Amino acid sequence: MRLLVVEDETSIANFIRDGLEEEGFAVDVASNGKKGLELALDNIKEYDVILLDWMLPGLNGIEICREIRKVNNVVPIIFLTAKDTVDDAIFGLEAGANDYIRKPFSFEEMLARIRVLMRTRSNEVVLFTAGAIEMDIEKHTVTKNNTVVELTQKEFALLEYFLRNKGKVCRRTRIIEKVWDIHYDHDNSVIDVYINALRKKLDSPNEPSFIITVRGVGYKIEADE
Amino acid sequence: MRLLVVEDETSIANFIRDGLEEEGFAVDVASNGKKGLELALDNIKEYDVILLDWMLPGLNGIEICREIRKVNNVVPIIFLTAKDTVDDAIFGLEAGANDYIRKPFSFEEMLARIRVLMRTRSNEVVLFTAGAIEMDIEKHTVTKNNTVVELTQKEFALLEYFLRNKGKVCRRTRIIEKVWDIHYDHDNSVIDVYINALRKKLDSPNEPSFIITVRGVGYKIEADE
DNA sequence: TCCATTCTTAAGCTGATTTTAAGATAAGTC
DNA sequence: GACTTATCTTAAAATCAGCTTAAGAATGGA
Repeated sequence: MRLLVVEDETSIANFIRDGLEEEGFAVDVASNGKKGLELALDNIKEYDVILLDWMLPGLNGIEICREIRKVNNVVPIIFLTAKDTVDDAIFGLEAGANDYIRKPFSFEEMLARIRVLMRTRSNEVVLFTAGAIEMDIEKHTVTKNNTVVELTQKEFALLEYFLRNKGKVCRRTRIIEKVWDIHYDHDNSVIDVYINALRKKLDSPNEPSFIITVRGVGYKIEADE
Repeated sequence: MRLLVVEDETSIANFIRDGLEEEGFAVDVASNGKKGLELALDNIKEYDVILLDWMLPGLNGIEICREIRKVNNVVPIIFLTAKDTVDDAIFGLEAGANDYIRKPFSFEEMLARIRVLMRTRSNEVVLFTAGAIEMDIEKHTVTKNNTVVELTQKEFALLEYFLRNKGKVCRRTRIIEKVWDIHYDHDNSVIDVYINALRKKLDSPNEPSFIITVRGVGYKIEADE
């Protein structure tokens, strides 16, 4: 189990690292936002949990969180916030964080929260399918009838969102929140363009699209029988 | 989505219930530990999230949590704790809770946390039924005798409103408010058109309509026996 | 820096949905 | 039964959501 801690105050960072190492975790520490993001992006597959300080010199926590979520939206992210900044915390959760801890926090509390998130993670699916289409999260590839189809980042993210929600309608507002990270915005016409791209790349000619339009609501992929 | 709130302070309980109902959740409230546990155990499959006050007359929150976890360890449980009782909170997490919220909390914060937990769960279906008609909210489909019936957005919204209020009379003014979001308007003849459309699509020939006209008031769907 | 790729914005187009409107029908009242 | 009023039904008009392109902006390598 490997954790990344992004925290500029050395004393806190050390306190966390020592404690977690005693508990048997491998811990990387980044002392500013830039380094933190670099570490996170370079080793995104390695980390089981990321602890992010909210107030950081340079890049702040929320920006880092957003950047990480663009690339990977499963690794659990926990915010460390100064107390009484509840609004910030909500902001953090909306930015894709899974939890937050208010400072000052007890080590025990933090550990408990880390364990809760690891629990939910361990049954992570890494292979999604829909008909002839297959997505491998770890390899970051998509195939159709076992032939690789090249997708851009956004195309991949959108398709991943659909596959994770196979059988359910994906509402436009949710899509724009989850895939584009845009909140409280009513113009979501970008989605159309990407739907179009996915269909062009993945549909079979003379057949209905594998992405079903649910007018006025969003889109969905039919669950297999 | 159905939530159970176990909270003895009526003002807090009402605040939570009203807010969550506005967000479209169904909410059950228990005002003491014993009732709370009964409700939880009797309807364990029904609840999508359980909110548990820590300090309760009779059974306290942690005992309830343990009992619930003996029977079911997926339903997300959130503790409500008085502030500065961090140790208790850890205790709660160890007893099987998934999260805790410190009082006083903002409604937004609570909502955000509830949503985070629902995200990780969301494998159960939300179904509304009336006779042979079935509505699946997540799939956004309506079936009659297991055959899919295509509905437009407004038709769907109207039917959803009826099904959510099965057995109760739905007044025209309420309908226009809830489904069309039109307030203080006295022309609500659009409803007629949509009632007609729903009947055409969902009624069986030579049988009374499943939408009953209550002249001068509105419409209703009969509750199943 | 320049080039190539990807992402976003914008706009016209199309077909479906929603609303309006108006005559027909049914229910309730005197 | 005649009158009034609410609801039903239909069809046409208005609006809107989604599709498709293309072009400009941003990003990331060479």
